[in-house]
Amino acid sequence: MKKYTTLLKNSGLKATFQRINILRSVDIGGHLSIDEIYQIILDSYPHISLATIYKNILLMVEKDILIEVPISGDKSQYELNKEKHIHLICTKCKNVTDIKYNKEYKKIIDNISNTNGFSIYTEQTNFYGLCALCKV
Amino acid sequence: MKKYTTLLKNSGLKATFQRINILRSVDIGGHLSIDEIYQIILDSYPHISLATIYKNILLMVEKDILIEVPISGDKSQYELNKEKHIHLICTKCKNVTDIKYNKEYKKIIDNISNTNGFSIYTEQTNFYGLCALCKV
DNA sequence: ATCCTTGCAAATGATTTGCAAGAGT
DNA sequence: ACTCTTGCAAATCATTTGCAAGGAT
Repeated sequence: MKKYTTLLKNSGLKATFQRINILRSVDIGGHLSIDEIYQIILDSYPHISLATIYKNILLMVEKDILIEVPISGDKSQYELNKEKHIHLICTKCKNVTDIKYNKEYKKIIDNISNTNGFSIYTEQTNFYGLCALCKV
Repeated sequence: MKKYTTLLKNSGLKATFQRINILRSVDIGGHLSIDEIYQIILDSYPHISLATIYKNILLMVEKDILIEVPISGDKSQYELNKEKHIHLICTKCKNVTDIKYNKEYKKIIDNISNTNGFSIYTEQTNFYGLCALCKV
């Protein structure tokens, strides 16, 4: 997939099979833990090492290609750094859904930034609860 | 301190010296990691075991006495379950500041809950950036 | 050809567990 | 007295590291 290659090269990273596959998994999965990424890549490439996944995820988070989403009571998940959104995390089925920001939300962020002398670099909003399916 | 004792007893937990000290440390410190709590209690009670801290924090999170605040790229911190707030996390000095919710923010939460069939149990909003002191 | 990246295995670090002794009610 | 909790040490699990071989540009 050309787009992952470009993404990597733009950050000065070589486009290896392993890295492209990490990005593809995360892109398709939406939000995945390190172990989930490892299991997915194992299917198509049984030779991959877990250490390689760790090294690359750390590297790509550093390069702002990936975002770490730490989750209360669970392992961190990783997602592509696309447009900002709110996470709805179902505490029962563990599924994570994205909700796009609306204008009011953006306004609140700006507001906090201005009134506290705090320069916001990024933000993460996570709502924990039960999704529509698990509620029944 | 009587208030920690009551808090524990109300959740069916015995008010041990260790638990009361965990609560007191977190109350004073605001947001602390497991290791920070351990170090603080060691001062007044050099006999305490790290395993005891782990067991009790897990237990108190389960009982909703404490809240786990997972932090991107760092260890989780723990805080007392008081009123909800937004965290401003300085990525340089690692300091965490609380901001009280305003009405607009509450409205947004309700709104999302209603429009997505998602029952929000709790939410965590973390803004990462540079605090006023580190900005200079 | 060069430098970066991988895979392995070992090292480290964090968290959990089992159990006998001790503390809270 | 009874039961829950603690502290220790060992076990487990997660993450990182060093290094020789292989891959990307």
